[in-house]
Amino acid sequence: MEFHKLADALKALGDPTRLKIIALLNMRDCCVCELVPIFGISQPSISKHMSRLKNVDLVTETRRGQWVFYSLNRKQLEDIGFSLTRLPDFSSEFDELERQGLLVTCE
Amino acid sequence: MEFHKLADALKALGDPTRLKIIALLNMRDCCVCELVPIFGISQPSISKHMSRLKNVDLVTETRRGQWVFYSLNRKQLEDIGFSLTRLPDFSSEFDELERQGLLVTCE
DNA sequence: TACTAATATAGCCATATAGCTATTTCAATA
DNA sequence: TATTGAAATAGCTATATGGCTATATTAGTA
Repeated sequence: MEFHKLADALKALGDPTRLKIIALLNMRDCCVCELVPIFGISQPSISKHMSRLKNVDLVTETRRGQWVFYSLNRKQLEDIGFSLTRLPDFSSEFDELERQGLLVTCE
Repeated sequence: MEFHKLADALKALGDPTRLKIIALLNMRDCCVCELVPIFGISQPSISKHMSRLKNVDLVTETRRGQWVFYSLNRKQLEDIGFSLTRLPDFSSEFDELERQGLLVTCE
């Protein structure tokens, strides 16, 4: 996954409410009106959280009748975990440091 | 990993500067004064980022002479990735919803 | 068509955060 | 001991964020 996408996705996951939403969606699709009583926060707050999760492709939405059901995008969650085990190669940064004589070498 | 620890760790990773620091430490231990020219931000800013990473056990520090070298805690990074594949079971929340007659069931 | 219910959007407020400069702490050394 | 250099801490500012209420939008139904 592209570096900045990964950072954005991790930031989206790094909020207790959103992380718990992800854990709940891992068990069962949910609509906003179910999440409201679970978290005890307002409906617009839940909507905003869903919007952030949607923006980083962690959830998808499907309208069913008057409800919008959100589903976990397991592929994306896996990709995030995988990306953490395959971090980008920034060795050029150290080459640059060396060229500038800024590499610190102890003894 | 405990749920709130996981959220805190993800939040720490969800910043482009800190995520890149983690990627750099994955290649080689670094001291603060090496990171300063790489990012082009002030020394105290780098120190603060290291402090946040230390607080969630993603890095450890070792003083070598006048420098403090930071190392990636690979175990913790792996634990985070693994935790994303083993999210906590919140089924009791759905049981509670059902008791309150708030579960939404479409057809 | 009018009404109801679910969700999204707009906009406000308090807090958190990521940057900065100035200063302090701490280890190495002249 | 005095000095130097690396890193940490304190405190400031601007921006982002997570909550809220009010309102708009959209789908289903009387």
